Amino acid sequence: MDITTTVKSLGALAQESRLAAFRLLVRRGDVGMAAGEIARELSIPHNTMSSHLAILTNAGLINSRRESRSIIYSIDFGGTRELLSFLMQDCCQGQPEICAPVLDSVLPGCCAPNC
Amino acid sequence: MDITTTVKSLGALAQESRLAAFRLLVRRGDVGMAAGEIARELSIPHNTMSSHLAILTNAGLINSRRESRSIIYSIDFGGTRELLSFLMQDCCQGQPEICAPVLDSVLPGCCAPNC
DNA sequence: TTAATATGTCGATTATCGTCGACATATGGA
DNA sequence: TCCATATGTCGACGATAATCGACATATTAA
Repeated sequence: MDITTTVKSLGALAQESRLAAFRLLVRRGDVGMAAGEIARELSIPHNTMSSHLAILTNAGLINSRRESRSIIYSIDFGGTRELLSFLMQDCCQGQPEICAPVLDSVLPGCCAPNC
Repeated sequence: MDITTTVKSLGALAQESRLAAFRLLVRRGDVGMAAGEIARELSIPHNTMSSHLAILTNAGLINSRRESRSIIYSIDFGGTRELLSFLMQDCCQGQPEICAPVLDSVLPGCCAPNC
């Protein structure tokens, strides 16, 4: 993952409505959620939400598929993983002092294979 | 860490010059780097860099201290850790499928105490 | 085919951001 | 004190972003 992509992804998440939508989708996993449902849940006009979803998609953080009349958005595991890996590796290789505590706080609730 | 703070931190990193400065500082750790040195290294006018550093500071990602004529900026371990923890925990609790591979890619090069 | 539902696109407005010249402040040395 | 160095602040400009009404497209059912 290069700098330009990272900046784009961070920018996509650096907005309240988009961060909220992203977090909603993380919890839904592959099941996803229809565009209108997301808009209603977050109390945002459907067209505003539409442009936010486009930005998240363009940043590689979410995907979409059509299902009958609805378009279902779901998290893009690959893109999300890449962003987190980039940030974590950047910090870990520079200063383990940052990363170690993060790992500590995450590992207990996570199914990391080698722990 | 609440949503507003997270959005602010992500926004601070969602800009090429600021992300570059942040990465530079991560690698310097507590030693840090003078404002002018950062500006020179990244070929950015000192006043432009100054405002970028102010934004990163305001987001809690870096700190500063005066040393004679220079002002030395260094990474804020606490704030940086909080942001990464928030993002990782959000994803891990929602979908371990995202987090586990990230941990895998980070653990080998990192001194996580419990691994 | 007509209507209802679901979503996306366009265009205009307002707000915020990035940049940089000019000036202000702080520090240390001659 | 006077000057050079280091950094920050202010103000203005152009660029980009967020929002939302109005319209366009796609899908399904009657």
